[in-house]
Amino acid sequence: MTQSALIESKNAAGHGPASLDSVLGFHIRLAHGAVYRHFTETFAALGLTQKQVSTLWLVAEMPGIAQSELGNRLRMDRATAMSIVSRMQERDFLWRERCPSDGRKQLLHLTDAGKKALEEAKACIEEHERWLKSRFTPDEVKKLVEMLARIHE
Amino acid sequence: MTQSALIESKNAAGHGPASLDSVLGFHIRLAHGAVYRHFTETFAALGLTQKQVSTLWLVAEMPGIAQSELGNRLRMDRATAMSIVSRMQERDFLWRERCPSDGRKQLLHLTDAGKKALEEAKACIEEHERWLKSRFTPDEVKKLVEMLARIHE
DNA sequence: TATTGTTATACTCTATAACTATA
DNA sequence: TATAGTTATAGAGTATAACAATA
Repeated sequence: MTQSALIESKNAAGHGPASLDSVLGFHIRLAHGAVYRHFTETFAALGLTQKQVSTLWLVAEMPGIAQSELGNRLRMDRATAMSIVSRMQERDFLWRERCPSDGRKQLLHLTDAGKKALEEAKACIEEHERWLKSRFTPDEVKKLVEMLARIHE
Repeated sequence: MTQSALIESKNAAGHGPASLDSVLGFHIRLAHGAVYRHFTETFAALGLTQKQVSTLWLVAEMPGIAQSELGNRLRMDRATAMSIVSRMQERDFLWRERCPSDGRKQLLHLTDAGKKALEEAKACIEEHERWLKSRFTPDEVKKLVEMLARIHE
């Protein structure tokens, strides 16, 4: 794709993006796809997905987090969070504890196997992040993270 | 020393990602999810997905593009491109032309209905892009697009 | 009534594999 | 052999709806 195609311009009708290449959402989708594919390759041996690693990581950072709160923080609805937590439970990576003070909630904890899997995953994440960040300066990484956070927060 | 012990010491020394929040790939995934959800809401009435709109748009920009080239440009493998093109053909938004000079290729063209659907979609894209870009200055948008392109190109 | 978890269901995207036709 | 398309299949993520238990 040429640089000139990236220049903001208007279409024949005088409004709207002239070219697909000027659509910000288009680039976010393509960048996500590239990251997703590299992640999948890096994690093929471990058999974990992005969402699953994020889930293990967040539960490790916040032991006893409720399933609903996990969903909120990872931007998943209840059904999606349920699906992922159940799969991690099936593999004995985490367990659910009935909340004593609020019977509706399920508090999540990593098992020893889950902690071990997460440590292995973090090593893969490091490699994956090196690949991803290699094209940016440290300042650019900081700026990029800050701008992406403005989108999802 | 075990593998996980090595990782723990690296993290303690500050080399690995300390928290999920510092992982660039994590923010790309969340930002993509937020954009995806807003896109889906905006396009609920039209019944078109991101990939489908991208497909119609690219075929409009490059009439007679081969299905394989479409897949390359939108970062889809052959099977995925096939699936999306077939659905757009079912809805009479585009048609396939057997390439006269290379019998293996299928050249893609929009129908009148496809052109009409794309024009409606572009109006929705405009609204969607306004929502997305509203949190950035024009310079930031330019920088963000340029950085995202470095990831997917 | 509102929240949380659960189950069932459906659709899209993505990928792999195997097959056919053409170059 | 290599490329392009096709078909079948499978898994992951996303979402909605309906239901039960609890607050």
